[in-house]
Amino acid sequence: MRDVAQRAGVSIGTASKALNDNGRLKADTRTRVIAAAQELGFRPNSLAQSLHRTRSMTVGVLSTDSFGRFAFPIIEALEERLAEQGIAIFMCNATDDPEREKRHLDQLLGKRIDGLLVTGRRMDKRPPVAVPGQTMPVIYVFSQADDPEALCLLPDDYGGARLAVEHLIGLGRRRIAHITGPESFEAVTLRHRGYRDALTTAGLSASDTFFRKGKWSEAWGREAVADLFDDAAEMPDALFCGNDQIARGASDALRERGIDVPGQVAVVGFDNWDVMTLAARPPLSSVDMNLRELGRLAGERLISMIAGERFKGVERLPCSLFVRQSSDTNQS
Amino acid sequence: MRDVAQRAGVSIGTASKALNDNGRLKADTRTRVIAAAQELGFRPNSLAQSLHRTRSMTVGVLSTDSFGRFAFPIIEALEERLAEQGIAIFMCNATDDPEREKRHLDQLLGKRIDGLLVTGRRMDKRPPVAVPGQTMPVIYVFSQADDPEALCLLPDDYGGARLAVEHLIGLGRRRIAHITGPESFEAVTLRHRGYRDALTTAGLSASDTFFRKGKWSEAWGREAVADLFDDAAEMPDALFCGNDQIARGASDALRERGIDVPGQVAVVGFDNWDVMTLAARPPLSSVDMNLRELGRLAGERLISMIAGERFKGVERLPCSLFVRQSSDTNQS
DNA sequence: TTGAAAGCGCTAACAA
DNA sequence: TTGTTAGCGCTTTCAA
Repeated sequence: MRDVAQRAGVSIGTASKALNDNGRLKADTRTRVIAAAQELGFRPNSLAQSLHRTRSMTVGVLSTDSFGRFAFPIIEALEERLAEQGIAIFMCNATDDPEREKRHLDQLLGKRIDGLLVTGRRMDKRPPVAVPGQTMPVIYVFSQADDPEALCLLPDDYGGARLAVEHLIGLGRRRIAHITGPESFEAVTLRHRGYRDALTTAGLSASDTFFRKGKWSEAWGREAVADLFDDAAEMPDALFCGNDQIARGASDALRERGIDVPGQVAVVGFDNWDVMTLAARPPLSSVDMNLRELGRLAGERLISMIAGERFKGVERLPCSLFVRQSSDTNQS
Repeated sequence: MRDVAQRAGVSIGTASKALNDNGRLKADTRTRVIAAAQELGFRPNSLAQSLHRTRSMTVGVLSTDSFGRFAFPIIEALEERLAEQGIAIFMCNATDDPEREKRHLDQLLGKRIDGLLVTGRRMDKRPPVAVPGQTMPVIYVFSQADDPEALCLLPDDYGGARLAVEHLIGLGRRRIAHITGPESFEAVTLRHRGYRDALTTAGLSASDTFFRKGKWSEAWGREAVADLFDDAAEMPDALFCGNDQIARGASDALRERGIDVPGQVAVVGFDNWDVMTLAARPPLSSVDMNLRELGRLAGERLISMIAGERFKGVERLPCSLFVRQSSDTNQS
């Protein structure tokens, strides 16, 4: 900065004004300073800037499980949104270790982050992050804090499930089964509820004979199909699966039994994970949680909160249904 | 800091010495200051600290494609290693857009990062990142720069392929086919070379009749199996696949033809991606690129380079083979 | 063993 | 319209 001022033949304060576009300056002076900065390859030290301004232009992202498959689209979109405002993100991973989480938090606070985003799939609500002073914005994404004052951003699992099941009903299916993951996940409960409500709304019975909970794996999908179809008095004509791995396993198991998908049984998964949906035969319909949207919204909210706005409570973002051959009787 | 000094009844300089454990201080004074800091919940402003010290204790991670599946383990392990030294990482994603890359780089330089890590699967060597001054350490991981002075950390694709093929040879297989991805990837070339060298070393012919290149997908794996096995004069007794998706597709296709894996045909994949290897029937053997190791090594090197050491050239980390049922005739 | 003071690179209020 | 100056919060000589 000093060098730039000297080069341009102005005071150091003037140079600062010119480069930051504030204060009243003669256009000529301004351009002269900017030229000097250019020639010298001057790059303002944002550490020094942050010492003055109230903001560091950085936020922290704390992942509680490791950076899983679900975290990436969220973080990617978040980073994109924040980068538009010149905000950089610090990434930390605590792997569910409270000790590490605390160390990371200390480090982030030392770096004077302007806000914090906490993420990480969990089965239950997590204890809120202990930020001294209460003033720094904190957002939980794809994660819920046990604190009514906290802002939590989540996909609308319930609505996503209804979307899927209503689609199957629209296809004329009446015996729709639901195969899903471990009930310790809130998502399992919510999706199950969506499934049942969609059925009852349509005047269909939602008994538990067509409901199976287990693991999030292909093997479980295959197993559940065996259970539902082999020697069954009444066979389902559609499957709504809790995730795409289950759906893929189920779809494989059906094919191997000579049951046509979607002709005899339509299948819809959840997550819209291309690795599964596109590799399956036929390609799988699936509910998309719009994780990039979620990440972008988190960025949006964080920016507003840094600017002083307050948000609280649980906000759920709608899911979308992607229809592919596994539930499309016209294309099959 | 001022508050802490006041509270402890010492000068501000003394307080600093006490908290940073340098200078000669009476033990009593030191503990008094530390106590005061504790009570006041004092947290040093690392922005201010960095203004003095030469280091900001931050590094940048620039991803050129988006944060892909391969990037997670690398970045995770990197972050873990750097966190041990109290170094935080800024994550940026440029998605192969030079414009965005430049903006991110400017931002990072403004934040006075101590080092930079560039990552992102690419087919060809990328132009080196333009860092003015040449002094900041830069490492390319899972990515290669077109600059002999750059340090590039990569998995040993060639060695990994040899490992797999030698394993198959050890099983007594003699007609080993290689199904792989698009040849525009350097990894495809290297793995192919490893495959051929392993064969010729064992005195087997490495003709192109058993070589198929295509896509990185399950569908391609199935297709290639159809091509290799249906109406073939001579059928392979083993498949070495360029990635796990191909291997999975191939394995499915074999099963559907009633060909026993591993009895008649052994299958080995590449990536050791559990989503594929464990869901396949039988579970797939696969070559692991040790990406976490790679990330950790990158952290290690970055720390050394920040301390002044210099490294250059391409460094390749060994792969490991994970044997599962698809190539284990004892377990099958 | 401690305190005083200069300064890291920058901004912003106030004077000129 | 520009220059001067007092810090932002901390570290580190140098004196005391």
